[in-house]
Amino acid sequence: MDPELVLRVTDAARELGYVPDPAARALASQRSDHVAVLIPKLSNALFVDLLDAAQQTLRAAGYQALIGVTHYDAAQEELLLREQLMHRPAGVLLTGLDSNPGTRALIAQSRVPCVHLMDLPPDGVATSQHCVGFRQIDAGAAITRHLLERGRKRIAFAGAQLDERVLQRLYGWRQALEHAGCYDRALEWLHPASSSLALGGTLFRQILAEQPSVDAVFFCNDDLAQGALMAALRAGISVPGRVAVAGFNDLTGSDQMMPTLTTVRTPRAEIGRTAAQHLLALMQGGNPQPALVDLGFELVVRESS
Amino acid sequence: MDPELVLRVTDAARELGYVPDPAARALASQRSDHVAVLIPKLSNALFVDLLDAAQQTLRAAGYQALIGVTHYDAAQEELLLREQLMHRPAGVLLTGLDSNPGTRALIAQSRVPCVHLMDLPPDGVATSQHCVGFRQIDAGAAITRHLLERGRKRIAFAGAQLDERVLQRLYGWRQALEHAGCYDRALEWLHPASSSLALGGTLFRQILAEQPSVDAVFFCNDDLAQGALMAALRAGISVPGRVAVAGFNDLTGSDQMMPTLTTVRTPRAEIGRTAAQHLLALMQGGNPQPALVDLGFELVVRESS
DNA sequence: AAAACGAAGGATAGCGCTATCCTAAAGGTG
DNA sequence: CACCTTTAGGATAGCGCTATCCTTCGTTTT
Repeated sequence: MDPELVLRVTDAARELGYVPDPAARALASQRSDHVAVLIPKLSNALFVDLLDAAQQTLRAAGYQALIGVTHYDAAQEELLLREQLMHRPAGVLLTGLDSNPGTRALIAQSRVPCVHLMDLPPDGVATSQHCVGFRQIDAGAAITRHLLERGRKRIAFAGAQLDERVLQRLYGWRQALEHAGCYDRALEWLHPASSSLALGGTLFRQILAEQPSVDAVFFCNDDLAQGALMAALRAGISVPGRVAVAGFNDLTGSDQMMPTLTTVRTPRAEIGRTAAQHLLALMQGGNPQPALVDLGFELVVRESS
Repeated sequence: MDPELVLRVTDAARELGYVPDPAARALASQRSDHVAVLIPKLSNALFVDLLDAAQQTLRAAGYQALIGVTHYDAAQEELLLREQLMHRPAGVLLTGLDSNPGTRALIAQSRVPCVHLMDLPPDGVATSQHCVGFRQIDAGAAITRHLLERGRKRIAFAGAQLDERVLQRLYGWRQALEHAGCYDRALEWLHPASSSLALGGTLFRQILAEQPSVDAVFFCNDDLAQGALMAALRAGISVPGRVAVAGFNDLTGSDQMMPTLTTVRTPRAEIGRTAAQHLLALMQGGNPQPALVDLGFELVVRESS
């Protein structure tokens, strides 16, 4: 192309105030500048951080994020994806990789590039999926080992929501306890409701009441753990004197609690950003390697353990 | 139209798996099923609740929300709006009504229906804008009066971010204090940084150190107030004994604090939903009245005052 | 020097709808 | 009963791009 000609056209375009019409472009080229981003909940800061980072990265590259909220419902996820695919998005960002067969089929049929967020498939499982996240099971095991190293023997696991990621953390906890010979089924406290500070407090009181031997509780996320710390304060239960408390995600406020909360810092903003970059590469026809990006996690030891 | 013919066509469409192409529709009709939703931050639960409710309502009506994050920056807001208008959205949802002239001009020129969220223009100011929210100034005054009624005389105002809504709350506080003859410039603590628990703690310590006569602090939002409560616990300052604390918004966790936090519950989900419904009516060519919808607020008195 | 090749730029046929125009039939009126 | 009015349904011209094809011209090869 003649660079001088290019310049003349560009100038004329600016002068006339020309802006390309995305609709016409989408119609003619059969693809749009939209990227579907499906997350389970908007009420969980974790996913909002993911969305925020992804959205920002995509926008910088000229793409528009279309949010879809699945409410942890596979059927809803499939329906949302179907609706979004109608818009012929250039790519899809999907939270988790436990999608049901319908969702998987939709993505395969549509041939739209897709990157999964947060989770990685178990070691040794071959997959062609692109994933950016970390090993929830390892993180669960790591924080449990930390509690064991602090001399705790009766470490309870308190989980809510029970999505695949929470279960992976549960398996990590179980694995670490079994390895130390401390596993006891009675230490598992699972609740199907959504996480909240209030539920954390309730679970905490319940665990200590029914299993007085418990000397540590690993909550599957910081919301629950923060609620437990507040409940402990209110009930005059010493943390970590009487019982240690650990959370997960290192959400806002966990470093402000009394005592400050031991937790696992998860690189969610980085996951959102990296996944978006990965998707951008895929959308440009590349095949970024590795397909599985492990961004790891960081144990944050504070006063509560 | 012949209802039997309609049925035959509908059936055939389903059988063939026909789905209309939004891009073609947008190209031909010069309008899309997109709605631009501009909010200042995704890291503030307030705006996420707004977005969540609006998004859900719009989706139910067949519209897709396009998020834009302005980061409290008027220039960024204008740029985002310009980009979004390129997509010929069917409507726009805008947080606040303090838009700069450029933004206002863009909306006027594009003739796209727009509803403003959260704020209402001051009483007596004529406007053709559609707004769904409540009077921040009244809410600020209401909680200040509550503290006065509790016998507090030296009530400080601690604000961060300092966007228009925070300033309105400040004016409300000022108004109530002046009316009671308790206003003192030294009670105003404004900080331009974003709100966070940590900043709340810092401001709290600073206020008590520099103005020991202060017997109550009204924080411009619950993030700051929660941080203050944690700082008080840590420093062994009795709340409300030594000093009362009040927040704003009634965010998650405020009812779990120690002591529980007195605050103002703002109907943000309802605002998001109502504004979306209002916009839907506008997009269908209607002119819903009243143009200004005041959804009010609720004083939530808890232990901290 | 002729043939073969490659690149650059111009012309144009859709992409899948909506809006509009037109015809034909139905309904109402003096 | 002929007239005008109303309405339903069919035909078609774009909407503003992209992709493709085709021409033309410059470059390399035999």
